[in-house]
Amino acid sequence: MQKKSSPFNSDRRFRIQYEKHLNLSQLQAVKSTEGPLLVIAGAGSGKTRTLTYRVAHLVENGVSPASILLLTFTRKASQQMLLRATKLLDRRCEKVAGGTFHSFGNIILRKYASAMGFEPGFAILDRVDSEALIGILRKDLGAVAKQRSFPRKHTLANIFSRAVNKMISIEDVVYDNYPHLEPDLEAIIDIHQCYRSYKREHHFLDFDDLLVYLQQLLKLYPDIRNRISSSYRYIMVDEYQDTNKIQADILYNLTGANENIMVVGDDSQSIYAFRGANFRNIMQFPKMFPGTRIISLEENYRSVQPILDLTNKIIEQAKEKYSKTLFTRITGGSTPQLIDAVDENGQSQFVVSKIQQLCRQGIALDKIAVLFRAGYHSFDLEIELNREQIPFVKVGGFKFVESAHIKDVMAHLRVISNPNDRISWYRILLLIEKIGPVSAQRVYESVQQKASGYIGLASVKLKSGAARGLEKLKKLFLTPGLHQLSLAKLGEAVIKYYLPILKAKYDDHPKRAKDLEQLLAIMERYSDLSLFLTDMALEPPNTSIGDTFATDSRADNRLTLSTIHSAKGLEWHTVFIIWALDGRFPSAHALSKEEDLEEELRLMYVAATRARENLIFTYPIQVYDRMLGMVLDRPSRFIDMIPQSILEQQSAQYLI
DNA sequence: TCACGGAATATTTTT
DNA sequence: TATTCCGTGA
Repeated sequence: MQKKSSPFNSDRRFRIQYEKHLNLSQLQAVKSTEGPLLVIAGAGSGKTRTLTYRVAHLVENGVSPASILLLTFTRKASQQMLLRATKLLDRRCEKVAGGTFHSFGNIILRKYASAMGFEPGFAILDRVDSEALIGILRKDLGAVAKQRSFPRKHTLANIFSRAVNKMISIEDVVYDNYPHLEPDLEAIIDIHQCYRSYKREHHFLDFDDLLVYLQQLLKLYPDIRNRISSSYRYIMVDEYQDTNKIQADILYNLTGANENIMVVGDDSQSIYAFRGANFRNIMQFPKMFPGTRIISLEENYRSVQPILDLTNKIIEQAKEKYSKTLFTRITGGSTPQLIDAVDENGQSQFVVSKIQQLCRQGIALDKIAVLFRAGYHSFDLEIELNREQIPFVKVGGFKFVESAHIKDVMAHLRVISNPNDRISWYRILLLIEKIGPVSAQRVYESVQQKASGYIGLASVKLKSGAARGLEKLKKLFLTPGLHQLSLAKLGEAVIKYYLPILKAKYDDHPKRAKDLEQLLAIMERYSDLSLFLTDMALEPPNTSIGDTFATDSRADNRLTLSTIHSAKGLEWHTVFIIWALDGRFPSAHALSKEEDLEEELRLMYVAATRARENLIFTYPIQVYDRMLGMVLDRPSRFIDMIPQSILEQQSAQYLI
């Protein structure tokens, strides 16, 4: 044990040997607990480690855990950090308040709901729900919407969300990003108004509202703001490069007079502009909090030198960045490769055979990942992996809770929880034979008039054909003591009712029925229905449909398939980046706008910096894109002209 | 009023 | 390619 004259380890109070486990910059970041602090953390520089030790240090120093707030990008991230801190120190760390901005907003808003004029029991709309609502309002507006090809609900939802997160008007969003929709601007603004008032009247909050209303609460009620800010004396924010203006504003108002706020991030890894994130946020932090101390973490502990050589080459193409030089002391490693394949399936076959080869060399499957730009890019590969019986998990893309059959079951539960939920009523009614939008509306209105909750369904009358279908739903809702059942029993009842519908609706119903069993397993962990519904909206299982919770015995040794966005913060021994084809990555849609192209570049940087030892890019050599009406045949421009000494180019056909 | 089939349309990433 | 939209026939 070295005994240096650090103010740290000479202090007997500290059990953890910070000096031994952290480098100098990391140690400084952990030590600087008072006042505003900005940590610029390059890829693989031990950012999570630093945050974890900082939490432990604060607690060990006698700070009450409940007065520490750790805001992260996903709830999983904060859970893992607190778990690690707990292992490092003790169980006090479990009491630290942690979560996403959205989940934090949820907690605070439920507490102070009355001040904002809505019920504490408000329901949260996830993306599918808001789109459904927008779809209904879009139809209501009929006359205007019918004329031309009016934007779809999905597009409308994107426009609304973008406006909120960038804190600009609908008008500006349309002018900037959807110029072709200008003729419909008035109707779009109209629908947006309806959407907003509908949500307010029915006590619905969508994801964006959780931020907006939190911001308003802090701004409009100084006494409440003071109460909240004084209860969180130390605030830490991870992934600050991916926060947007609202979030920065919330932080500003949340920080008490002591200004004990620390943010960590890397401007080169900002990849969420589509939801309003602005990588310049991170450099504006010192302006927001004058006197900010800035610490850079530049030593990379993840990748071998040849990989860093390449990733440095990638990021140096960025027009606008705040430069920092990453270095590593990890020696050895092989040169990253760029492999061309004849077509998509050739690409898949190459990846599969390379993975098999790596396995023979003793690399475990869970140390390998295949990354891609968009969820559907892996479809062909998934087929090949199944054929070769290579187990994998897929992260990102379509989610478990967003799949139609899960949403169907959830809608029944939501009606039971909140009989005023028009969106869910519509959803469950339309599942019934002979009931279309008109009958659904009639039933809904009738139930509302009875004002006796979902039980009011009993006295609803319809024409014979539709009435017969409705009988079964009536029977379900009139089960004696339905709302007193445990959540698991309630789920069982709903699923039992739903199974025949599932069988009629989908030809792949056995697979989907398994998902429902998994849903039931999740429900068993909850005792409160509305808490369950909130959690499913806010923190859904991140894995995709299908093999989500596969109870395979090899479950912990599986290959990872992931979108690059979902791979943020993770690392693997070997990383494949497929579809490194110009026109796909960067996406052809990003080519016309400088800032979009820059974001694609950062995305490529994030992908490449996930690798520890092996990094392999692949692309199909000739792909005809019907939308573009052209052939794509060049590798991604981000890695195209890099010399062989840094990126080795080969053809898959000579390697398989 | 509903269901069905053909036509049109579209990016992608997530809380 | 897949979803969503719109018109038509029952």
